[in-house]
Amino acid sequence: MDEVFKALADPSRRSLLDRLHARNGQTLSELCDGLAMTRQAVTKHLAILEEANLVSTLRHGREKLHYLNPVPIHQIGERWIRKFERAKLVALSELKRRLEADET
Amino acid sequence: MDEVFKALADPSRRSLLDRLHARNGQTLSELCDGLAMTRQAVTKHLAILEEANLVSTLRHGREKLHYLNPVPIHQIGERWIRKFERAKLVALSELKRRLEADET
DNA sequence: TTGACATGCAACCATCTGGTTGCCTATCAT
DNA sequence: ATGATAGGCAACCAGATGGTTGCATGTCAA
Repeated sequence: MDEVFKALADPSRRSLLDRLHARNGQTLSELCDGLAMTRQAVTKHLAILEEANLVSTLRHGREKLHYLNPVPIHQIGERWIRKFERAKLVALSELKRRLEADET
Repeated sequence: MDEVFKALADPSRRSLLDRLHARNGQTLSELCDGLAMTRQAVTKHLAILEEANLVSTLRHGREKLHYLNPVPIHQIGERWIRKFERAKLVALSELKRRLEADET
C-alpha cells in the first residue's frame, strides 16, 4: 500500500498511468514518445510502477508491452479514501462551528 | 492536486491524518504523543499537510489546534481514482486474454 | 550476417526529503 | 514576576529520488 502511494506521488508516473489508461499495452518506446525525459528515466518510473503492482509487463520479442493494473488504485479508493468519506460530511460544518465559536 | 499526492506519499503523514480522523482538533503536542519523532519533525509534516490543504489549523491561546480537511482526499477519489474504475473491469480479463494469446 | 531497433545495466550527479539539534518567543498559572 | 508549557525558526545532515550519460545485449529484417 505504501509503495502504491509512493508510486502515485510523482506526476510523471501518474501521467504514464494516464497514457496506459488511454491505450493499454504500449511498448517502452511508445510510452517515451513526446516526453521530455530520456528512455532510461521512463524505464525507472515504469519499474517503480511495476514494483507497486500498478503495471504489468509482457515481453513480446524485443518489445516490452506495458499493461495498466487498476486494482491497487481501486484498493486505495476502497481501503483508504472511503474511510474519510463520512468525515467529509461532518468536518466542514464542525470546523465552521468552531471557527465561529473560538473567534474570541 | 500534485501537492495532495505528495503529501499522502509519506506514511507518517497518513498516520497523522488517521489520528485526526479518529479525533479531530488535536494540538501539536497531542499529535506528537507516542510518535518516534521529534516535535519539529511533526511540525514539518503538518506544514506539508496544511500546504496541501488536508489540514486546517486554528490558534487557541498558546495551543494550535489541527483539523482534518477531507475534501482533497475526496477529490482524489472523484477526479482520479474514479477514472480507473471502469478500467478495472476491462483490464483484468483483457490482460488475461493477451497473456494467453501472446504465449508463443 | 549485419545493421537497425528495442531494451537493459551501471555509474554518476544535483536536488529534495525527513529527520535532527539548538535556541527563541509567546502564553498560561501560581 | 517567573517558571513551566506550547509552539516557531534556522541550520545542518544522511539518504532517497529523479534524472543523466555511456555502453552492452537481444532481436528483427534485409
